[in-house]
Amino acid sequence: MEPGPELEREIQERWEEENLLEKVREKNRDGPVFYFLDGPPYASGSIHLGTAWNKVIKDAVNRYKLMRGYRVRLQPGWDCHGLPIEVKVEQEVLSDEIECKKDIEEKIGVDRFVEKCKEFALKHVEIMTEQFKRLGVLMDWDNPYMTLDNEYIEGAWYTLKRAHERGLLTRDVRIVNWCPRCETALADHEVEYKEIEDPSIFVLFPVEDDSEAEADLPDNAALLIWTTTPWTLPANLAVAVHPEEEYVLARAEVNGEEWHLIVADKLKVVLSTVADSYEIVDKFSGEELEGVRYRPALWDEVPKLRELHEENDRVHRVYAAEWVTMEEGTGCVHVAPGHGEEDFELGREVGLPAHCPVADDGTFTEDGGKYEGLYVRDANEEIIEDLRKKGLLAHEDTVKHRYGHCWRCKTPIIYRATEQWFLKVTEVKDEMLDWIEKVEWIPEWAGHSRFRDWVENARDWCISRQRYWGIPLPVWECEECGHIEVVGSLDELKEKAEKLPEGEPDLHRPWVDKVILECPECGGEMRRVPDVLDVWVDSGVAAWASLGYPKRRKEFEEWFLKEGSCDPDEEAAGADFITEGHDQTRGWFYSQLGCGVITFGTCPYRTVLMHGFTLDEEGRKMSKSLGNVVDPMDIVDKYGADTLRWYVLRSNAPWRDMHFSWKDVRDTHRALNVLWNAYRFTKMYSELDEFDPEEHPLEELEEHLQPEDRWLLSRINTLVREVTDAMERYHVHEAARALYEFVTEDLSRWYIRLVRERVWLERDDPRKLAVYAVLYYAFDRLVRLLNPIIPHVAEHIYRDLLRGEDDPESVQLLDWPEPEERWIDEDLEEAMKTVRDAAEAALSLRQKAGVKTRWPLRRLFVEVEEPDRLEGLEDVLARIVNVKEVELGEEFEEKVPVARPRPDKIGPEFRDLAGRVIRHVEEHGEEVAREIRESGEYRLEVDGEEVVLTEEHVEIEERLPEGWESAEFEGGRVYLYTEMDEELRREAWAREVIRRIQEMRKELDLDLEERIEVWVEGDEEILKAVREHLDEVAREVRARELNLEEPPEGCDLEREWEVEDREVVIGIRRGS
RNA sequence: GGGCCCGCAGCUCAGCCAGGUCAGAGCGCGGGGCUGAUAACCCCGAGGUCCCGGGUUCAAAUCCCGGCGGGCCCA
Repeated sequence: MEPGPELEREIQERWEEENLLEKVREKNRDGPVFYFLDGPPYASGSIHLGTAWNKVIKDAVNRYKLMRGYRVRLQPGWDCHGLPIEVKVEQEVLSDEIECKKDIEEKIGVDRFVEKCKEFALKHVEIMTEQFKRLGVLMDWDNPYMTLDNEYIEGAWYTLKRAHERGLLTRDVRIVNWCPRCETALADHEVEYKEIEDPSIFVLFPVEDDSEAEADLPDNAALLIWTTTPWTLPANLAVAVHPEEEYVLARAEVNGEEWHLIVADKLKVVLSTVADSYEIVDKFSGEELEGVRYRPALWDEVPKLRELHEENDRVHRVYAAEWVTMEEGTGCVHVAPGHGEEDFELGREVGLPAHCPVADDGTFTEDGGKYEGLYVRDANEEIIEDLRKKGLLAHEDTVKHRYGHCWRCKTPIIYRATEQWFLKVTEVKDEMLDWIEKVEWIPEWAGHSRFRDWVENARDWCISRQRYWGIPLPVWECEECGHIEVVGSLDELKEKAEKLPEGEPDLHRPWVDKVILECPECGGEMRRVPDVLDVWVDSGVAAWASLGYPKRRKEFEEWFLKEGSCDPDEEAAGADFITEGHDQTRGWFYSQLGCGVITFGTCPYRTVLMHGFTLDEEGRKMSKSLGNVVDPMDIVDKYGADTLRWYVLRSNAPWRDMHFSWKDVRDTHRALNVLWNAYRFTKMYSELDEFDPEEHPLEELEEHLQPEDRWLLSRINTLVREVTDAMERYHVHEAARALYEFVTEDLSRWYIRLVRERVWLERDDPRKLAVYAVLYYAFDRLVRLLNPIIPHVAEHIYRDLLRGEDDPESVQLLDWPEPEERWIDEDLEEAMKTVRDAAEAALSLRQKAGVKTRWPLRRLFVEVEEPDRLEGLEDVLARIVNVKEVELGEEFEEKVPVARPRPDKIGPEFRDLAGRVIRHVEEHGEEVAREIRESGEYRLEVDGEEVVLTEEHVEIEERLPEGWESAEFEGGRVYLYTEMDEELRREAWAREVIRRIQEMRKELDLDLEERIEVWVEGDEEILKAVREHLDEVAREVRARELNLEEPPEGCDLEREWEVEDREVVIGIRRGS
């Protein structure tokens, strides 16, 4: 067994069988509430890497809170309604039968269509549930909240009713984003901007009459306008100019005709685009142009324009508007009140109709004249051609710009005046902004910068959709008097209904459409407004609808209002914790806040962790077209869910976009194996020795604890502190990283490396028992800390190694550990850090000197500032570096001072003798230095003359004595004596022989404790060494007999070895 | 045009908020070693104008200003 899919499946089956969820609930039944609210994934596909990351973060937090004793709400959620599913059903399920929206009502029937949508959603809930379970996510999968449940729908209805009561629900004609394929309005947050190419044309509107304007214009004057949507020209009703800007009148030849063009002074460069040459003949302010009447360019093609022109004197005039920009275009802006927000507002001010000759499906109506029946974007070409023929097309080009598209079907949207229902977000905006400050955002800028910016710019929220699969708008309207009733629940509906349709109530269409109410005002029949709600209302009400509110009051009190412990006027109520990707800034974070403020006057969440996107290694979006999509299930199948979990949690801070890397996944899996090996090491030896942690508690063995034992005890407790702190701040990545470091660096690469020799001691040696006790203690803490991150492996280790008879079945049922302060020894941790650095430096010296680690060396000196700090750790160094003796000190005193001549001083002073003096000093450097140090001078005789050298003639360096090497490390310097004497060499030979016998044992796959007989024959030196260390060799290789002679016939394995150019033959026979 | 995030080794990132140890880790690459928990591990080496330019300061990857580049969101 090893960490991976197989192990995980087995563990997951146990969780199911033993009903872990129920036990977890039972344990925390009386704990404080922690209302985790699952942002409902959309039930239309399978999970992708981002969804997996999202759920893993949630699961880590929940598992942590559970271990801390909280009563965590573990309800998963599913977003089941809306256009995305309708589109999928249209395109995948019923593609043969549906070509356009009309077919749904006329050919399929709304009931069947809705049924298919429901089936589709439920099927995907099932698929995705299995995938989440496979990730080890601990949630109440059998009792999710689904936006399609009646009770849930009632939650949304309740909100609409509250909005109505507060005057925040309104019906209005406005310009909305309209998807001509889905034939419905879209909210701003359902519009995606993508770059596309569109025509860019300059068009002449000939001036007809200037009598109402101050400006005096010649007969052939024309307004020059610019547009990228030629299809809106059949709806042109006005031209806007900026009142304070200056406009010029330019005589120019366009298409071979002379015109006097009107454009803004700042934008007159366009004249050189539309005309070969021009001459400015007059100037006006925008204000002076106001009132000019013109003929729209499509005068002949669109009779409706002529009709409007004649019956309404306000139509086709120039108006002043502050929003006219001098950034692009001509400064004369084509205004179509039926197709643009600003156009619409201007039209409303000056009395123009919101004329819109475009039908729901994006084709021109009868009012579109010769373009009737053409799809708007297809009409562009024909319109341009018509303009060209008439000589009114001044210039034609194309432009690349960002344009809105339907978030689901990717069709370019159009702006269109329609009657829709709105939530008046603008009226509660200030309240929403206040709440942003009271919520805890992780990272901070997620709320206070990014989200604030979005809310500040929010417009009223268009919530009506002209579709089928969604929460029906709970608005009934009297056919007689127009009275409006908003229904807040099924009970209220039953109460008010004249007659309910047959069958079990299903609040979806078409059942609900058949409910007719009696008008309380006039007694007339009231029918439901046929729209459904924007799906973002669905998820926006999750914090109470998922609790069954308003139907079920108790849950609401308990979770949402915290049984009175939360003052919803002062602090946010509702969910204690939510976490979603940054795309939800304008999505769920927003819709929840809006709905919460409208319904309860509170923000329905308290802490938000905003996470990033999963991108590929190059930082590009994962997309099918790029072929760089990574399926989380592939990772799970290959390396297991724990690998995926640990990887996503440690790879980067959650709020940053993740650049996915298979390499790092493999790396994480390796770390998991290291953990596994550490556990197996512990298990293997402690079981071999029948160690029972209950029999040998740490306390009893305290006096036998070695420095490394105390160090690990300190480290594990420090780790508890660090991980707890990180989890409390929801910085899950810090926890995951700290654990990773501990497992690989501290536990495996240092502690176990150090205690390996000790586990070969005699069975009852307390120093050995101490190792086991420490490892059990550490694992006991470690598995709890690991449980939120890698629950499967943590569980396995717990059950297999740690769990006693009376202990709970699962690590999830244990309490989160508290740091045991008495074990924490920061000085020791610091000291060990220095020791590790020193060891590293010493090992590197060995390598430079070409002395294998296996060969023992005599002495190591560690020079550090406060050697006392390291007292007691000499032995650790001795074992790791393999030296007989370790000394600590502030200074290595065996350094030898060596004098080196300074020719610049000696030369001038001793002249002819200088050469010989210098040579003498070079040759007798040590002696010279010693004398100068001791007596201040050094005397020598050259050519019979006495020469006196003092400090100034030489430079004194410290040189290492023969055989010593040194290296610096962080915090000090190590000195290693690298010469081997005969005794050491014989020991080294013995080690070499041991090592080879061990390799042969391994090859024979012998049992750890199995005894053998050994024969060694060959090089004299080696045999001598073995003879000298006979007992040790025999013990280490578990030899009953060790014979220094030719291996006899019938050995199980015989091999000739070459050890540093010396030959040796080794034979092994298994003992019985 | 506005808001936010990011920009450090071939790759993925840490350090930046609370300036001051040589600018760090892992992976990858080249070389060497260790090994009865090891499909592990250890050591060494190569590899960086910390995006650019100003400023503040005794001292800037870190703080401030201005650019450039990438991403997300909005207009």
